[in-house]
Amino acid sequence: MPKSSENTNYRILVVDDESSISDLISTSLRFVGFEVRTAATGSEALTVAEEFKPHAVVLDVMLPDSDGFEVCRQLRSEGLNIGVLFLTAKDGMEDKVAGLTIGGDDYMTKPFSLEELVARLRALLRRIGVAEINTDDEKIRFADLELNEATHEVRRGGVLLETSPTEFQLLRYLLINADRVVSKSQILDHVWQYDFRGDAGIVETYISYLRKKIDIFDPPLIHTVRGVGYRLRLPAAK
Amino acid sequence: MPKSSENTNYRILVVDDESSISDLISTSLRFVGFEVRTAATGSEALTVAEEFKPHAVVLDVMLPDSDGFEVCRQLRSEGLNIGVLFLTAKDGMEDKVAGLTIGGDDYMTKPFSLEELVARLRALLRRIGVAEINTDDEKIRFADLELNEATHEVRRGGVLLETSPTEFQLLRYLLINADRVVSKSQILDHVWQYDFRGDAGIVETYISYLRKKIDIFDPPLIHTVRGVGYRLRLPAAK
DNA sequence: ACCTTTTCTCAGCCTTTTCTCAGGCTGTGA
DNA sequence: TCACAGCCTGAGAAAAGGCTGAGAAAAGGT
Repeated sequence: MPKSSENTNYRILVVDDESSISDLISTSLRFVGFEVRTAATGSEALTVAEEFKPHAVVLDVMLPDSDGFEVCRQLRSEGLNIGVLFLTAKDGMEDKVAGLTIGGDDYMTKPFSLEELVARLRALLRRIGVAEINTDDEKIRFADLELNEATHEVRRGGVLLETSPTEFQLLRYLLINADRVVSKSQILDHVWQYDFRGDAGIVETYISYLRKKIDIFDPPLIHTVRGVGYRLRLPAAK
Repeated sequence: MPKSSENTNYRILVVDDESSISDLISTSLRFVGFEVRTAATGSEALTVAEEFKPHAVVLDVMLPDSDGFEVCRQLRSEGLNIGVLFLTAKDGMEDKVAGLTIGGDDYMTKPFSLEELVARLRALLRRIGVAEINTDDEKIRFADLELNEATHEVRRGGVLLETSPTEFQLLRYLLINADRVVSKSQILDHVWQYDFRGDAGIVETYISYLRKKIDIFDPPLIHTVRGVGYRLRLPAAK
């Protein structure tokens, strides 16, 4: 079970008309400790929001009754200090809309990885000043390993290491779950885009890449738990 | 990340009858720390102003009931030391507006970039002497790079560099977010006019222009974070 | 009206990253 | 100890992302 405590008490409203997507998202968010409600339409979203008073909304821009921006506008006009994470299909072009990232809001194009969704949502909550507890400066640490979300830097013992986007996300996932074993399929579900249809073997490849970058130092931190998955740990904790 | 604290306690009244515009503006202003109220008509503006006592007003000249100048006149007649930032459609009325902006007032034509709106508003508050705290000399610095808002000058190591308006704004945005990664879409949302419908690829072009001007010096400051965005940093941080 | 500057699009080129695969290695249970 | 499933890793093809020059279109100045 991931460290739920830190996200507890944050209420997230997920608005999407495809139930498969909204189920996927809400399951993930609940799993990491958020309190979640869902809505399938714009009007339902407004109704639920009024009573649920969410801290943030995950909002599909394409809704059956109205578009996401209209919903956003109405939520805002009620004077709520609410963060919005838009979801947009990437059919053809980035149908980008002005001001999507102003006001601390953010958006992601489908398909996305669940790990990134959670990371963005946390960043959003931090920005709009709701997450007071989580004041640490956007850095995740384990042993002498440090991952900085704001600068996208990874350091081991102070030494800067280059990582590709996927390597970065994989490492973040391992760090968030430090000391716990995570399976290859868990990793695949969280780090890769949810429509990835390839083999879980790719995780092995990326673990190998990461090891070559961060575990050429001593002691090694990424440990294989045969038949189960991977675990970030210090040798002392053995 | 814009520091919110520094604008706190400044009250801004936004007057525009298009709710999409006034939402866009008020969200941006709230995010950078202003306290905001909105009004959709001239008479509403006067009512709200009386009670809200704003330090400055963002005022569309084209209002359903009266024009912006009339509203401005009435606000002034109440003896308030108030700054006005006019918004005008691009229809040739600009000259008329220019003539009417007395004192520390200012005007912008729609559509504008949100980053510029915030910059102009801050300058306005500074000019009319409301913003006493924020007396710092309108210069943003990073390493040996210096951007002067008042004179629109950019210097690297003391050397004056010519920049086009868009280059200037892009550089300002990078400077405000120095050391943090900003994505191409974030840049687009903040630096380009809010109705820009083109591709995010234009950001690459302008980054290229900027590099040719400021990064022919050593060390280079603009760094690409592949798959994520751009970041202003010193090599020392490496 | 003319010329200059600036904005924006586009395509070609190059680099990095992603992903697959196959052969070799290793830990574990019989 | 042997055999096998699970894991590691190098090689390399394919895809994605990013840079820049060229040039059309728009804006601005005189």
